[in-house]
Amino acid sequence: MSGTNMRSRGRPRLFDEDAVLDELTTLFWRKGYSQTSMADLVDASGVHKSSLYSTFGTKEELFAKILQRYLVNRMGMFSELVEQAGPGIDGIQAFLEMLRGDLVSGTGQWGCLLVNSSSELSGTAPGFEDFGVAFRKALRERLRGLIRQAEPEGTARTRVTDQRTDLFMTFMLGLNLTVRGGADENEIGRVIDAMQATVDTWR
Amino acid sequence: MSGTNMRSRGRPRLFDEDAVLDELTTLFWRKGYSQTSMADLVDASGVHKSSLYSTFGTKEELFAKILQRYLVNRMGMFSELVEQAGPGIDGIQAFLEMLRGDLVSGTGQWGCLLVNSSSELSGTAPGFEDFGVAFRKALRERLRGLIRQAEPEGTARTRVTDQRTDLFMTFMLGLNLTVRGGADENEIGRVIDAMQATVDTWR
DNA sequence: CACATTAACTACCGCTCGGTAGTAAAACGT
DNA sequence: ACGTTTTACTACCGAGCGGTAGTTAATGTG
Repeated sequence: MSGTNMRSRGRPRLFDEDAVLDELTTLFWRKGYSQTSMADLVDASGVHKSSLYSTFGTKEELFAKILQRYLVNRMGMFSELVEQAGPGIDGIQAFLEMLRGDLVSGTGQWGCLLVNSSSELSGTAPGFEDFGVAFRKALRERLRGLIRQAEPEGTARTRVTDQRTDLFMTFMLGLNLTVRGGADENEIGRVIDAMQATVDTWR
Repeated sequence: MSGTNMRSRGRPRLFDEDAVLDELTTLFWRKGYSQTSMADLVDASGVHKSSLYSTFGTKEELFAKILQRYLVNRMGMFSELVEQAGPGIDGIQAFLEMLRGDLVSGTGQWGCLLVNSSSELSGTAPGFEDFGVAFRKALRERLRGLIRQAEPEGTARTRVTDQRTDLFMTFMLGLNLTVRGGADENEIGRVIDAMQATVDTWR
């Protein structure tokens, strides 16, 4: 990789590129792509408009970079969460318990940026659809891993595992929508309880 | 109700108000609120801009009317579907089977207008959030009815029924997102299969 | 046939949008 | 110190946005 060892032949940046991308990510996350104007991005970051353009390109290109970044970060966080949850059915339950905590406040209440964007831009901006597809595929793979390791050892019930994975995946998407739709803590709790009850029948 | 018997004292409309609202609904449905411009609405309906404004008010007011209309229509369709599905667990399975057919083509592939809008406008347009909440509440009630009647007669397992309702509700939201996210027929089919397998354990 | 009323249509408004040219200001290597 | 390179900043652009005033064309009522 270049970049870190690039000799700077000229004036250096006054802002931290990563920090600015983080700021802009939360803006897009909260308000959506089309509801976020360049002026909003300028205000939130403190970086002048032309600098944003010269650094990140057009709004579309910037958003693509942000989605890419988000995708990597999210999958990393997700893997950590799964590892932290531990093995077996209890691991799945622990994973759901962690979700419960995250979704009530902070960035959790905005749902998943990729899922939101995929829904918002579907049928208008064809280029971004691929991010959503890629994300769902990657998420599904990891979910399958989490569920597979909770099956009785030695068994190869591929069909059962796949179906549970699809159900769990769809559940997480629905939960995303519930949260972003403005559900309160009680409603979120109830929904997670319901899934935990279902997972309990998998023992 | 007035309206039908209103004596027209002046020039009558050249367009059918309901038909135009139907046209505009599909536009908002497919492209979302903010990606649909007044010019788009004019083009799609053939009605001049000023006529749209004098008839339906501003874009926000028009959209509110459309959401209201959609809410009523949808709940009606949903009730019909449930009735058509029949009683018992088999009724739930039949209901899911009908979903399978609807989601692949036509308006089904755009998901639910209310759910989409609730997600799109969350955190930017506070007024519209209520539609989403109201819709989820109404949908949940009817879903509960569908599931309640499939429980063994005489039992009053409120907790179980509620949890199954929440799971089913969340499943439908997730399915909505899957469809709108650009999933193909196979993926949709797999997801519905997964839910049907779960429902089968409820017998 | 006037007259009031309502709708259709044209032309236009101010504003915000995403995007850019052109200039001033720093850092570098030599 | 010098020239080069890169960034920061100001000012601005054309286009599209939602929304409206004002005029013309139909209709019903007397």
